[in-house]
Amino acid sequence: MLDVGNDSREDYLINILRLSEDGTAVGTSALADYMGVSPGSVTEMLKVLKREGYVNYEKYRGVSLTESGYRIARDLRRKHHIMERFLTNVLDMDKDNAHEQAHIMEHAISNDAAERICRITGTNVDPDCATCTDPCTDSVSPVSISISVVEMKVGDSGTISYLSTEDGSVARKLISMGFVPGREVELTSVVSEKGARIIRLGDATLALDRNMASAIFVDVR
Amino acid sequence: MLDVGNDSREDYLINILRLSEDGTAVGTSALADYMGVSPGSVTEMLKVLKREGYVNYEKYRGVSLTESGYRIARDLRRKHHIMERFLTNVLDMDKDNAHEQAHIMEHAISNDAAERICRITGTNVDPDCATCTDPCTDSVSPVSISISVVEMKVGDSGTISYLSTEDGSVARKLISMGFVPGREVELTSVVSEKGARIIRLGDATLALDRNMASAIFVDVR
DNA sequence: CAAACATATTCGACATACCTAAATATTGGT
DNA sequence: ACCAATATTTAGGTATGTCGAATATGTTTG
Repeated sequence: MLDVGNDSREDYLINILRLSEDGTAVGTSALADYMGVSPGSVTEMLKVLKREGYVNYEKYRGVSLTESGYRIARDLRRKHHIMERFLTNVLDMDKDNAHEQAHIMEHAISNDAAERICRITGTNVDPDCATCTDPCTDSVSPVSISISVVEMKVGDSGTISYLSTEDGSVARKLISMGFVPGREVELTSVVSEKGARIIRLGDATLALDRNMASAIFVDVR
Repeated sequence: MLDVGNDSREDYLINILRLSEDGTAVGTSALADYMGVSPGSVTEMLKVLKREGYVNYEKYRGVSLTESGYRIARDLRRKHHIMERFLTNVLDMDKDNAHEQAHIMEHAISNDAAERICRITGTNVDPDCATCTDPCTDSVSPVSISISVVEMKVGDSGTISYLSTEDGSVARKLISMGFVPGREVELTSVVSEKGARIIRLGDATLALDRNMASAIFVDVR
């Protein structure tokens, strides 16, 4: 990570990411326009960023992020989303304030702290934020009144709102079985408190062990 | 408030506050030592801070905070405490990381956002700021008429004003279930005095054991 | 009261991180 | 092979914050 106090460098990286979402190299003027600075400033900064290994840059050839630059930009974008989500959903700030705050805080908060916040706001299973574009709405599941399947009572039904687990393989397995946000589920029976949950998913009925079941969060009706 | 990017100025103010807790003016060298900079740098900065109205400063006579400087320093200190508490109690970070993060974030977060975080961290978790590196007397939230869910009568409803618990995991669980300040709750029934509370949270109805329920404070209508 | 000592200030210089505007260079298309 | 678009270089500016050394002031004490 860049040191504190390098907000401007970080802004360059995140904006290069935004403009190169389609994989093409970004032109100096496009970036200058986008950021509201002169092309000369951009060239200067690109030389610095190249020297520090964050971008691939050949003069007159445009710029793209290196692996390490991409990592930083992606983390920033993700932190922005997480903070925005947290500020609006948990702290109940209005959208404009939240966006502004998130923009400042994305540069200040550590990845670790952001991930912890993400976890308490209700995470999804998209660590790379691959689906995110800029309207900042899609990296984190909304905090809602979701409860885990293990907290549901027999007979309860609702809509899956997100999957939350430390273990990616659990999430993948669940997804492959059809447990994805938006699907209807009903808890039809519980073998025992520590045992399996019998769950109706659409037309199918499936048994999940407690661990798997605990990763599914549902908006109960 | 100072603009973003004035971390150093803000650090001066907070350190002047620390060194003048007893009301006496602070000497240039003392401040320089404390901050690890040269006396010359301090003098320079004091002139700036004076020009901007944040300190009373007469050359060779030491420095003290003006009303507006005090306000900023006090807010920063409070934000530091709130963040530190939030990072350790709610996010479960270790003390050292939390302190470091808090130091960075105190400059980035708005007063408003900090107050909102304070509300979800709880007011009486740590009244004398045991986790804080410097003592503070003003870190406790304003008193409100909030009562704990266990003190509510069946049928009462209101708005969650804050969560208060010694146990960070309880707060985390509550937050992830959607119990965050601002949400509407209604106590629909009580299993027994020592037993669970059945609570309506928005559209959902959830059972919480007495311990969890006792951590939720509500402004009852 | 006047040295001597502690403390504080000024000064010149430097580093970094930005930025601009205008002169110059390169590229790629027709 | 030229031209227009695009990019780079150059020269310079502002702001923040730092240091070290020379200088000035305040304070103590003989």
